[in-house]
Amino acid sequence: MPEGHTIHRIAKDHSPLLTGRPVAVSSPQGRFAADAALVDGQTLERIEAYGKHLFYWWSSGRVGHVHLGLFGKYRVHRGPGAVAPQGEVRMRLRTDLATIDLAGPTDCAIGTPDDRDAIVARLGPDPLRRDAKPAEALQRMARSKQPIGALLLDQKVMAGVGNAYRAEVLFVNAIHPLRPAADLSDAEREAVWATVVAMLRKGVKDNRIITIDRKEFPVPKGAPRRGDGTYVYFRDTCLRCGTPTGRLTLAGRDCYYCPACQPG
DNA sequence: ATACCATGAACAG
DNA sequence: TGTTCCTGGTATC
Repeated sequence: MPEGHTIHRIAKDHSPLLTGRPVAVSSPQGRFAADAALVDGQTLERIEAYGKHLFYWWSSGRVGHVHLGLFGKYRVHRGPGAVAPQGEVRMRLRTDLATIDLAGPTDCAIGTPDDRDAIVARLGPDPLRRDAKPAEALQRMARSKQPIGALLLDQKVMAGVGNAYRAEVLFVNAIHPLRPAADLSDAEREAVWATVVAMLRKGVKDNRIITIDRKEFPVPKGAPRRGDGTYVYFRDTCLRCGTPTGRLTLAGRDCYYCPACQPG
């Protein structure tokens, strides 16, 4: 389940298996079949991650776009062998090194560089990219009367934060989600950006969302379940102080917070 | 077998 | 603000 860290991690992990070689592109499920034919057999030059979006740069100049949404998921089968598709496989990418299947995306289409640019133009800076300009995000926050908890999910403010990171970023900065973004101090807004950068980077590294300080609260061995790596997100009580977490619907989703640690 | 839920976002009104 | 779409895992009968 994908916030920006997942997307960047996918680009990193899939690139060595797919780029620089011809790729058989198909759609076992069928809904991507016509688009698949447009690039089938071409060489994939690059996979680009931007916020929660993936762009596939094909040798013909076409650009594929994938957005996982809430449900989208990749399955990687290493090796040259044929693999039977499991479930609803919208897009299949196969090389001599691997077969990669995509199921459940919100968007999956072949377009042009202009289409790609139009999508990127709707996005704020991506904290995971070297070319990110934090000033744009800080400025949008400083000018908005919207609650900071709503703004953090707005991809044109910054691209890549989702529901889990929004809750955790506000928690570690002791900011109540309902505080209007414009009312935060400059230092607070800068701290929010810095925290987002650090958390997303760590998410890419860990390949999962772990925002808690391991020294203070060791993460249980094995794959943690959702909520095991967080202070307030998906938790009934605040990990730090034990107070029952609050939930506010902000930008249409439940925003978890600690009423004690994040004073209004 | 069925219901419900999820780290998302576009669209209608 | 509410509805819709995408899929599959887990919970509940």
